[in-house]
Amino acid sequence: MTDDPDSPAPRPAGARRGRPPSNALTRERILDAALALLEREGPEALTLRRLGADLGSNHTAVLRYFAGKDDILLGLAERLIAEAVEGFEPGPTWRATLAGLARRVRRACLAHPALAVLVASRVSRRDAEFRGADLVIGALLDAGFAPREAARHYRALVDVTLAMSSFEAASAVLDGADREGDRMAWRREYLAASPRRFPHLASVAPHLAGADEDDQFEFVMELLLNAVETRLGGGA
Amino acid sequence: MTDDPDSPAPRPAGARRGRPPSNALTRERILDAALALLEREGPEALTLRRLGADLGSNHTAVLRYFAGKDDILLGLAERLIAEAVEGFEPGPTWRATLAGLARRVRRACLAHPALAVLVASRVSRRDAEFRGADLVIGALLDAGFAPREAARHYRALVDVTLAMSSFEAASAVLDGADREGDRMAWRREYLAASPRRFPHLASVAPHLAGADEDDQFEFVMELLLNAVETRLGGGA
DNA sequence: ACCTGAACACCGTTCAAGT
DNA sequence: ACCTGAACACCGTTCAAGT
Repeated sequence: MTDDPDSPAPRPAGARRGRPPSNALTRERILDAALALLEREGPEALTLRRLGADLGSNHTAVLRYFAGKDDILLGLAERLIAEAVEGFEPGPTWRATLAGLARRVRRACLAHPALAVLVASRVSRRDAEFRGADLVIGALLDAGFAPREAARHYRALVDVTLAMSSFEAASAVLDGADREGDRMAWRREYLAASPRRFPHLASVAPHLAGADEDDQFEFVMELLLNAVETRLGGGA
Repeated sequence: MTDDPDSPAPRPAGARRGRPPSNALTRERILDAALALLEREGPEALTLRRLGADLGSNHTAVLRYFAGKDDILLGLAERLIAEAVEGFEPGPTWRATLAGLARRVRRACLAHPALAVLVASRVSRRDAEFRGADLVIGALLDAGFAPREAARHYRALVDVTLAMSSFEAASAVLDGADREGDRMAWRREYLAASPRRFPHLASVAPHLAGADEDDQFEFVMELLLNAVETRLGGGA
């Protein structure tokens, strides 16, 4: 991809042979460095100054390629959704397609939690997102929904998937950085909640610690897709 | 509540009559000011310096009452969940209870989007949260679920409700501040997506702009609670 | 054409000093 | 006991100046 023959990238005049000057900035190189920085040190490490240092440039140089820090974030958002969608093929049933895509979105968010937490609510409205939308809506139309119902279900599924994935990413980032064992603290304190004041809570507390995040996500998707299937049969 | 007779709040010695020195800092007064600041100017306006100015104090004075900015956020998080839960009474059916509480959580988040966006993933693990958990779990046990299933369903409902509410809050904040008409831009660009490349998307695009956020939330909750009800009947 | 360096107007947190 | 003020180590963005 980078050596696409009709790539418009201007080849610096000084690079006659040997490796090109490694400090040549491009949008792609800047996004690579930003992603690496996020991965290494978490969401608040992404600053223009740190980024400039990693790139071997002045911290203001990247502003020639992006309108500002926010613009970098938008570029990263498109990468995240692209990672979730690219290469995905519809499954044998509409249900497999929907569940599969939801899992891919979640996996991409958990693979880059520091990124997901920064950009999950920033829809990119670009290519990768449209491809994902087209896949989901195609599966719903395939299942038999009329356009209006397909649109409603699409938004329900996408909202729940994205919201839950970014929510999980947020606590993954917290666990890693600020909070010591947030997840464990959560379990401990729920177990310690006063049984007199919160009797229902106390009676199921041991089970709250049980299921892990993967199971919970699968469970929510199962509930949702069951409901969708029921609506399909019941003359929705 | 504030004039609880056995309140441990130290009454400043100098306050003999007339109004007490209005600059006396307390945790409550600091949280009030922080909330007002968030409401007025959005999430990034909450800085210790701005807060100090609003309180008529040096910006470092609040650090005598909170361990740091993060500690203030945690205090605000507890207020948010308290607002959602306080005064809530279980409905006539378990389903009404669950839907009602979900709506209250969402409404609190949308009433304070700048706050919700900062703290939604920071569970407070304190009183108000336990009360909410107890209500939801109580409704599920009431419905007939065994403890283990009640715990699974509780987490599914709470995760979806919180995640969607904070997700919506995030875009409400964006709409208000950074992005011009983000919601409208979304509709416009989805309508403009290439029908050749994204045929399914194009065929339902007019309907995507239709349903508003309130309807979508109700729809998701309906799907979820339908699925829960089905599990109950089907020998889950 | 591309990058640098200084400057500007901000941050959160620490800590010695005031009253 | 409570607060201030200066200092420290950071931010993002602008803009004139260099090469």
